[in-house]
Amino acid sequence: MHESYDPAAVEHAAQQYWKERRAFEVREDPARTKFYCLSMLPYPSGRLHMGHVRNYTIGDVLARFLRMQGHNVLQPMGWDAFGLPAENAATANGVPPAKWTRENIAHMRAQLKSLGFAIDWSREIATCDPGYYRWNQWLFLRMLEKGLAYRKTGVVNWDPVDQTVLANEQVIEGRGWRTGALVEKREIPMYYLNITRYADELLESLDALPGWPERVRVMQANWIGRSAGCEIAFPYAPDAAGVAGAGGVVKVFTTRADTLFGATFLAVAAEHPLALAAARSEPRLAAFIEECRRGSVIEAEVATQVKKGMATGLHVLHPFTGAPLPIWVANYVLMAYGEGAVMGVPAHDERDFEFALGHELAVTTVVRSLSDAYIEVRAPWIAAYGEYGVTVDSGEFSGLPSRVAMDAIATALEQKGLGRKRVQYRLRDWGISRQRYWGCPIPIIHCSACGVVPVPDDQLPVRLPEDLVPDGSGNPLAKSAAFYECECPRCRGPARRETDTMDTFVDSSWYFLRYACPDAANMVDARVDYWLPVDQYIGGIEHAILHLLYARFWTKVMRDLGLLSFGEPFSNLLTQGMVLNHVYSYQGEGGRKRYFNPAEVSTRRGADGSEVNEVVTRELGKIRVTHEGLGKMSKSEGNGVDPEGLVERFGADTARLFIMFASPPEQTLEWSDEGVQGAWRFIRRLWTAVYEHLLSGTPPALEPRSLTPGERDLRRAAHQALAKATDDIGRRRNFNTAIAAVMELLNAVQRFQAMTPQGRAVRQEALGLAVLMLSPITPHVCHVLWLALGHVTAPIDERWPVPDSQALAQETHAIVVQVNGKLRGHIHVPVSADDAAVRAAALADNNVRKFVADRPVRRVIIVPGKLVNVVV
RNA sequence: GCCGACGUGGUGGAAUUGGUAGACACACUAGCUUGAGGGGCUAGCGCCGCAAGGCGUGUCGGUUCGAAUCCGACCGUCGGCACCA
Repeated sequence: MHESYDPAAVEHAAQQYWKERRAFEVREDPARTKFYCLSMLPYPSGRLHMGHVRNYTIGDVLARFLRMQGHNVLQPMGWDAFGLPAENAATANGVPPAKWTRENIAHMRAQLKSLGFAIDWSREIATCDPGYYRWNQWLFLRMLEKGLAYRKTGVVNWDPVDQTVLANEQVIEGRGWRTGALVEKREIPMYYLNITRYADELLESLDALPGWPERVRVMQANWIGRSAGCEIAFPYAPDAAGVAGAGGVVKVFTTRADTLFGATFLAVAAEHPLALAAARSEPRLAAFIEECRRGSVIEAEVATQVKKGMATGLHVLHPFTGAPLPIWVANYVLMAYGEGAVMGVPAHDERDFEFALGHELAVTTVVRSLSDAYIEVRAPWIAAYGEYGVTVDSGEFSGLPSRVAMDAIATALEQKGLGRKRVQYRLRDWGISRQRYWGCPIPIIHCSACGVVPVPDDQLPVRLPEDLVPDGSGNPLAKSAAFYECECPRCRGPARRETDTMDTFVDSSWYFLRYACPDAANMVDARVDYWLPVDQYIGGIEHAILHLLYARFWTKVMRDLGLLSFGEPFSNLLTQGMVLNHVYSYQGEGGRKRYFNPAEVSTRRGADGSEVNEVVTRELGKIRVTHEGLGKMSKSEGNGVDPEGLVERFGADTARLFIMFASPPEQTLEWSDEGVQGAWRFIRRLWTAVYEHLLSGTPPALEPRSLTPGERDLRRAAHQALAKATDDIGRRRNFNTAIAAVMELLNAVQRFQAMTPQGRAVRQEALGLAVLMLSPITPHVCHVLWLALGHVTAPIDERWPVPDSQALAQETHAIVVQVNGKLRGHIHVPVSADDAAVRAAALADNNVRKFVADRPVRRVIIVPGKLVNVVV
């Protein structure tokens, strides 16, 4: 063992050891309990970022810890290799996406290996490989057969200049990112997966996932958004019948049927058939609908825009009173939700209220609060009353509690044939068609004679050509005759292949199954039954809804097709927080804002004590930059930290230790160069401690019965640290406090001076435990140190130690004494002392007597082993 | 706008079941050691106060013997919102 710590040499030695033994390649072994430890697969963007390092370090610590606890641990890795960035890079550089993607994979794989993750690389998957995506196509065809996949029109962002569909990300403030043209909505035919058929099960089985964070389950439940309510049909008034045909109705969905008598208007979406019908004879309305058609489809923008509307001049009739209600077209009504129309009840709905105020529509109160502090909603109106109460001015339904009124009105509507109780979900079916090149082709053929024809199974996979280079306008597949020209499988006539590809969320909805059997002849095989479900899934909180919901849905579909025996893919979920860094910018006069990496910024205190941040630049010399606070590490804000440089300077162990120590995994992590230094310093301190310990030679065997009090104290500290680290990693997943416990132990070892044979034996044990406890976190240096301490088995093959209860035992312990809840002293009592003895000792304490003085003691509260509170 | 989370020293964070607020680090200060480049060691370090003591977990209020923790209102920051992954 060298005197000084050389991370490059240490990491090479450890990685070589694991590689030679293929230490992390695993097989199904029914005799051992399996543990499937899965981190979300990365998009191969080119280089690892710190978010990846954090994600995979968390997974690796758990994988190594559980392996040491005797589990058969699978930790695989793969690549979410289809997607938009590859096309953008291709357009910019003229390189085919396939080449760019595969080069990125090669580089990032090497980066992952340099970090020493215990991955079974023999199971690696890339979703852009035909051997993988053919099963996307295969399952899509099965879903088509079951009616779970279907074709209908959907709305997309359309760039009128490039004649291209834009992703939401490509819409910047309502304009196309490349052309700057105002984005329009456009309806095109697309394929949808019928996820709403599973809405109830997706919602209910959230309760069967106790290993998921509460917040994720709540977010998913709200996303699915089950609401029980009532569908109400408003018959056309003669004017509407004249335009749209006699006998028609406008259907709405509401969860507040009890407010039906407060409806003063009807609002329909701009795309609603009645709006379109009315617009045919009304140019101003047509212009308004055209205006609504501009703008993006992004819901956050729709929800925050000014509520605009225009009257159609047409009316519907109230189902009970027969009163005519005006029909408005409103931009806040979504065609995709419910019936694309809502009844406007300004007195009892916030959005309707706002709309009514802006357009001078009537407000009619029909619900009163049951409480005394009842305020009637009336002019000048302040706000809508959205709570439940009791109905008023509602004809035969007046005077009923809201819930009773809902039932009564729904029943009455049903008898009239103008409504029914119904459940509505916020969740919409999953549109998977993308008008893009770098994705999995949808296996469909369009034939002028036979119509839409699925590609037969024996023609799968429909291979994506890998040599095309997109130019930014439209989908190159649609311009490639070699791809789209084909023969109709039914009539053998000339036909056109579908050129849309699948949403990349399809790729990531089942990859975790394929890791179990990467070479299976079918989509999955029996090995899935051994490894799945995933025991621990780890990934960014930003995936809390979409990816996780789609993967759950896909799993249930496969189960119902008889391919799987379980319905939930991930038993335990850990959602890691993001990695943030400081953002510094400089804005010269009239110039563009320029960002500087925090590593370039030097900070000092100005004359007034405020923070002064400066950067030395080539062109401008020393300039003052603005600290904008913390932001996600990103290219655009120039605040990224490259893991590769970090590993070169400090080694993988320092990077891993800092990331795990800086904050608990679910919280955001703030980057700190000083923190990295601290991690580096700690590893060197550990190294030196082991080195100096070994200078005195091999200690004798430990004899626990013949230790001095000081030796017993160190031994207790070591086993307490072990107990804490075991619980923190194994149960709480709080790695930062586990590391703190080992740091405390090392501090105790360094304070411990005894060089007696038993003193050295205790130190040998304490250092050994520290090294084993850290070995999942900093595996390389611990591998070398453990062997240096004289052990023959590598840490990865050691069993995680169990705290010795003898070592933990104490004769006395300290108890806190409070007077009226304020800390006034400590007492030391035997562990065996009963409450009466503890009480007596507390009251006898000098400081306690001083604060009690001559006041009578009203109560004494004793928390065994912890605290005494004297109430006077 | 809607849904979810978070807010504790100069900084990252700890306090696991309502029971000692600030573990462990970073930064800083002083001293020692000099191998003066991101070296090592020791001590101090929430705020006010000479002290006794008082105050203190975003703000205001509540429950409790006892609240960072539970409840209500408010303020601020962050994540998601269906075609970024």
